Amino acid sequence: MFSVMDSVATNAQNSDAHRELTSTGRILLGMIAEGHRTGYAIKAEIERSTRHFWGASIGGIYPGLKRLADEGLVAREDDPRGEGRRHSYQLTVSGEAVLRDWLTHPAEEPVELRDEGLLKLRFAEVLTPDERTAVVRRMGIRHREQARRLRRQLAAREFDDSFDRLSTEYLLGWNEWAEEWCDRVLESLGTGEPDPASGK
Amino acid sequence: MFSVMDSVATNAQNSDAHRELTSTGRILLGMIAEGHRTGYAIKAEIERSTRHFWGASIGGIYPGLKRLADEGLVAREDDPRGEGRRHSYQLTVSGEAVLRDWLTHPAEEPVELRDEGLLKLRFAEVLTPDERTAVVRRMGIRHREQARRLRRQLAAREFDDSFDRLSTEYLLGWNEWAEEWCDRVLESLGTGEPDPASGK
DNA sequence: GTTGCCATGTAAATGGTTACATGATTGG
DNA sequence: CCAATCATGTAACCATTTACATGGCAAC
Repeated sequence: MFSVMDSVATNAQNSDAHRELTSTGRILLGMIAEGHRTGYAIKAEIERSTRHFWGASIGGIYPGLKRLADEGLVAREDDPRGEGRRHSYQLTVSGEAVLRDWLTHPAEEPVELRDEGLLKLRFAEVLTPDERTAVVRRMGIRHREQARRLRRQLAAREFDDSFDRLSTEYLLGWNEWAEEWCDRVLESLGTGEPDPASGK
Repeated sequence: MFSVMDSVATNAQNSDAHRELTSTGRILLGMIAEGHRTGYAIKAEIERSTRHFWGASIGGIYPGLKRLADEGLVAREDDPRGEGRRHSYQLTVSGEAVLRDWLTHPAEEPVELRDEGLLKLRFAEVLTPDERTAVVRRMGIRHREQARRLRRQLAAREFDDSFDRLSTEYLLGWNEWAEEWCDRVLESLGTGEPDPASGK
């Protein structure tokens, strides 16, 4: 956690600097703040933890790290492992300020679910009744499988901090809710009225 | 007036042709199948309907439409409005096949929530207890406001079809669930154990 | 006669992914 | 010694966004 002094300095700055960050930049800053020190480690952490609500690929991480270093938000240190090169990153004071700035400002970007299954559901009208049912069934199955994976992960206790765990619990809860939602829709599609909402 | 080369791509029925589509291409195909005939109308429909789970911007729609026409998946017809040019699109037989192909194949792309609030929650550990609470509170407020908007839309608007309505109902349900989830988290942050993992 | 909506498009820039390329260390 | 993993980076490509540019039509 940051000190009170940092907080005061940030308020004094009154800054919108976080708007210049790309989403990859934000994740990088957060991950470095948590203590993940190399590009490789950050990539692994993203795969373990944030992939389901925001991903980043390795080809974007190294240039992203370089950019943050050029902007003075992170400090890069050579940290060779034997003969193998390795760089260790940590936040600078201004990097901490920008991260805090982002975290404490209200979100502006609209949420985009990016759920292909939901997009298919949106267009399911063009399909036959059987195919429509299959779209919903598959959507439910995906959520069930995802929920199972997340439950396992939560049981294994592999978490850096309580908010890491909390965001995974959110993911699990959402998948469980969605699975039930799909079940309910399947019932209403199966029984009697195949077209519940339209008055056709 | 319709240049339709169906015979070639009708082969593509049992194929993976839908994988060559971009996500914008998929939405375009779906929208045209529903009867939205101009780029402008499709844009408006995306804003009204799919924006929250998959967006597309006007600068990508016209080139996308052109590309689909070049690939023979849609047929373009001149449909002038007085002196003003206008193009009307409809699916070709192969366009229908590719759309159906996509809709009936299991989803491969992983879901990415793209929820900035959730990303902030993930990194909230670096903040003070008060600021952490504020992150969750703001997240809940956003979901509440979104739910209110969607409720209004469901009450007031005409929907093209029942799956249009259904996907909006999904969105509403998710927002309601998330709002409640945030409320529960706020309670657990407020009372007793603000931070079970670190020795606060 | 001007505002606002309908309508279409292009160009530049951004941001990201995939594939390529390299090489060291660790463990079986 | 071989495979997996750790580790870093670049280059080509791609999709998408933003800004620009144009113009007709309708209504007030």
